[in-house]
Amino acid sequence: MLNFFELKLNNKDPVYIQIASYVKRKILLKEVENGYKLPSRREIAAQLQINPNTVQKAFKVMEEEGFVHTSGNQGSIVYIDENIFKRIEEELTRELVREFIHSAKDVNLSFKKVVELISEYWEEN
Amino acid sequence: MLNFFELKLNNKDPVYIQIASYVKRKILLKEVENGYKLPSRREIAAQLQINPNTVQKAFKVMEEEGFVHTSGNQGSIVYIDENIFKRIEEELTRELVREFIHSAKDVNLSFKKVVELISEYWEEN
DNA sequence: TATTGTGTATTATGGATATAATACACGTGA
DNA sequence: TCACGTGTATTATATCCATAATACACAATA
Repeated sequence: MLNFFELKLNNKDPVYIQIASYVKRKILLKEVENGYKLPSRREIAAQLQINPNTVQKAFKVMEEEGFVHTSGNQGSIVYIDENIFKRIEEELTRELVREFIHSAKDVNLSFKKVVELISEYWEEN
Repeated sequence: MLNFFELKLNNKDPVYIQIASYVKRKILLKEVENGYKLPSRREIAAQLQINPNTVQKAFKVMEEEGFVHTSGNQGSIVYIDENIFKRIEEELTRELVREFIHSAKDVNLSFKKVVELISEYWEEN
């Protein structure tokens, strides 16, 4: 299930990117499956209290990335096959970890120190 | 020592932020210490092949964050005291780890899985 | 049939970022 | 002295992001 009320927007990344990422997370968590019918652009905009044009931009990138299909004015449908799922998984887990490792090494954190820090902060919030 | 040639700019974050972050990393690594004289705005701009105005913007935030002091046209000096060092350390390590944990939890990664992934990718590059 | 909601498109405005081209006052050094 | 590099400031342009206000064709539905 998608519930855009639970999506807390940050002021760092473009909003349309955050929307696409949210849907990807839900796909990875299998809370959204193949054939899922997405709310309309205007509905999502109302829930997030943003402009419909921004939502439309999110749909544009999701269509370009292949996991959302739209035809006519019949709304948009989530499409997932094995390749797309793996690509999303790659982006949301392996890529995330790799970028973190890169940043950690930038400030000379050792593997040991990193695991210590993660252990220390994992439970808080 | 600062060597802006080694700073590879990404196209995600604002350039002036990346410059300030680079100097902070060098401070944290103790490669730059209190009293270090920074290259001129124009010199850094030439090395990074960017506009001097962008470098000036980086100096503005570094001065506002308190670890760079400038007087007249005598160039800029790095200033570090205990508080500033701790603030930089907080930002570049703890904050980094906390944000990573937040993202990992967003996609339901367990502590165990995270440590596994980091172990798997730590050595590569 | 007529209204409503849909996806889509266009135009305009504003802020943030980055570049470009200057300009000016000030110290230093040849 | 005087040219040079310095920090600083200003104006203009361009792109990206987000908003605002419309407009239009189409499908479903009351």
